[in-house]
Amino acid sequence: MQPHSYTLDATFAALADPTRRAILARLALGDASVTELAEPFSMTQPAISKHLKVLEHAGLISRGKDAQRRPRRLEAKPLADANQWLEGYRQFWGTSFHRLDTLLDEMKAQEKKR
Amino acid sequence: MQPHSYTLDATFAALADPTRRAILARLALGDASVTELAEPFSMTQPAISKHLKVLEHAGLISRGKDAQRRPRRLEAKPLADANQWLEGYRQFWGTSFHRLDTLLDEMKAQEKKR
DNA sequence: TCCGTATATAATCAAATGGTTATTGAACAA
DNA sequence: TTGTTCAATAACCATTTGATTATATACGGA
Repeated sequence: MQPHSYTLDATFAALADPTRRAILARLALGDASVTELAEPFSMTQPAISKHLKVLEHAGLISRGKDAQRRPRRLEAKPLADANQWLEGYRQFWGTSFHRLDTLLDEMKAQEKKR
Repeated sequence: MQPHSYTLDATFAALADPTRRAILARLALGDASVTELAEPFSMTQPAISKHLKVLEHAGLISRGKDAQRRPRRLEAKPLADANQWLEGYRQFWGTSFHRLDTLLDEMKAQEKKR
């Protein structure tokens, strides 16, 4: 099933802000509390909470529970949906080589691990 | 070189609107004039022109010249940049199989062509 | 119970967004 | 030159967005 437009709207809108992309990048390294997420920015905690709400509304993060903390976790499903939408345009930037390259890089990386 | 944040902002913001995504989908089929692009929508021509300005600002389309017409053309480079940004998160939705699948599908398609 | 820490919510505000109508401008055709 | 068509621009408006400060709520510790 194709992801429906509604979610894509929210996803792309969420991704359009550099603060929110930075938050996602941070969460890619592991779950983090609001305070931790706010730390790198010259912005108040409520501002960050608002950004988190936008990300959560887009399904890009989820909220955990640990004492007073509400650690956020990256949820990549909407990113996969966005990617799937982009797939439809792959032909426009010549794809197969790139994908083969990535694949080979990955195989090399796997090789190294063993 | 990584695409810089400025362009990604504009790209994702442009993609967040369903009208604009529909316009891109239409342009994927071939260049089209403003009037042609406006036709499927219950929206005035100036509204569409505004959307086109947003898309052009993000580098997603370019403007041609044919008599009074100003046909728009899809420019996929920013989509490639967006895709590259997403690449950084592939690991979060389990990637290699999908990529292998796509690759295999493509090989089959090539096969069929011959 | 009372205090401190972590987070959320409310009220407010300026700027950006997405639409409208009305008008202008540019290119062709008669 | 005059009219017609296509597109852009201006002026306007309501809503949304992204930030602020101030306040409330929830939890754990002394």
